[in-house]
Amino acid sequence: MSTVGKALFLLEQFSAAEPEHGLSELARRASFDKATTRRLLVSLAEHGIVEQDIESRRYRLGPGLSRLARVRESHFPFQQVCIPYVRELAQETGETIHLSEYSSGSLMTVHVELSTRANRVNVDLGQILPLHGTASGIAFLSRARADILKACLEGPMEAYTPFTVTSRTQLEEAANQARSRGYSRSDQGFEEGVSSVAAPILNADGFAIGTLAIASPLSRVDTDTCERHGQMAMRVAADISSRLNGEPTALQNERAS
Amino acid sequence: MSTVGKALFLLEQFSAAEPEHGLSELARRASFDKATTRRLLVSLAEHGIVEQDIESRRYRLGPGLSRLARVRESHFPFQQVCIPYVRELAQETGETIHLSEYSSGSLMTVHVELSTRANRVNVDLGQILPLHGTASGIAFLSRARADILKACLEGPMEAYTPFTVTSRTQLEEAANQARSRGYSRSDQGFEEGVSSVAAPILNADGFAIGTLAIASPLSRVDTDTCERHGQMAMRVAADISSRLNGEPTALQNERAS
DNA sequence: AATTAACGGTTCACTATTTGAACTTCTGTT
DNA sequence: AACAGAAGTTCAAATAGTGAACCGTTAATT
Repeated sequence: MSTVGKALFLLEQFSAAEPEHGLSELARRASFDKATTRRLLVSLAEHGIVEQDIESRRYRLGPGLSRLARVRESHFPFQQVCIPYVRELAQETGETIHLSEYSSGSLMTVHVELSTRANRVNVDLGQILPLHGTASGIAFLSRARADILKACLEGPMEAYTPFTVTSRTQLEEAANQARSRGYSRSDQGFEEGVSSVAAPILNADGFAIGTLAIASPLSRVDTDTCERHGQMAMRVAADISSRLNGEPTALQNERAS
Repeated sequence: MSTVGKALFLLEQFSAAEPEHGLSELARRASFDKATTRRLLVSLAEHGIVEQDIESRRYRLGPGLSRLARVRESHFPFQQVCIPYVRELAQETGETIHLSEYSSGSLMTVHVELSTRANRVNVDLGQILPLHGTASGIAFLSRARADILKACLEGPMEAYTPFTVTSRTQLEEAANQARSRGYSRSDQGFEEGVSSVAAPILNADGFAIGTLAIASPLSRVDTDTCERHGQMAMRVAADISSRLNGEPTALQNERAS
């Protein structure tokens, strides 16, 4: 692993659930030497990527990240555009909604609106979703660039549950189905007891760049709900795509692959 | 410079004005070898910190940053809390407002609301503000931890304009004045023709963690406007501090140093 | 009050990663 | 078709990274 990779791996140890870590703890988690860990943290801190609490001496993510994220958003306002739609969909459905963005081989959850119901699906912000094992992944593949699709179909497919799609033909089939009806569905492919539908968010060229997913406890869904949620996800994802690509308004703007 | 430092230096080449760069261009800008630059970019891309446009092959900041920034904000909602107040202040004053957060020795601009007037001050998102040379810096120092203040007073003070405060006594004096009246003022200390007032945003322990500043063209300010703006910045910064520190509502919650 | 354990942080000989000149495509321009 | 500049690759040389052992503090435990 490169030194930079190690530094970034350290960053990934911070999550909404565990936003602060001590030096030794972090070193243990990452299996790096304490001296190494510290040197990396110091470098990161010099650029505001992490910061150290002056009194507890624990480390946390720094303001430089907010700054960089804003630079990105000002150029490519993915979240800015998506979040209001995500909220609206959360309201309408009462279910957990999550928004993902494609990044180096998988989908990264960049926003979550949790259902307010007691029995709900929890999705972690920052969760990495495999392309083959989630409704989001399949929705993405249904409109992915040929090279990404190929790489995924030819790559290994880990089984997260007994229900995970792990064969190339099954996955192709699922992606084709999602492409023709406009949304994907996956029951318990990644987590048992969870049923999800998802629709792809498209770039101006018609390829997927992210997904919008509705995740419900399996106990709450039937064929009807599922179809209804699928339609809703599709409609909202299409609205988002339009907004992102210069408002040619409403419906999917291209049928081109 | 450490390898990690180099990678992060590359990230800093991206700005709202220049959000994408080609490999050679980036290597030239940073004065790194092309091979080095590429290896660093590949490492960054593996973690979604940058991404490469598939067709133009240019690099830009990646979704991993949005994710990490959100993790930070979910733990420490600095921007989330501040931005509405910043907007409101921008409306009320009609001037450019900027929000900064302290990070490793200086202030980092994390949000900007530009004045809508034709003659306005432009502040770049991500701009690094020196503690000794800006209204924000002085406001920060007025409530800074003793060690930070000491380091600043004893460190070198670059003169950005003929008006920059560069002596220890002048700076101490400016910080004391800001402390007693609640806001700082600096005319042309960083950029000629710009007059700013700023107030510190405090942590629960009463120390500054950031600042809120109003920047106006010198031609538009007089003693009255300045005092009025100063009071406004102070009031809003105090409101923000209260919100951040668990709503003991209104006014500065501590007089303790 | 003394003892222990765990923490953050530092050092320096050893070693593995990083570096960069030179190379090969590839792409768009004259 | 020749050229210019871009992206990306290679490998010997050199630099930057590593980690065991260290110190000083703090916070439990006896």
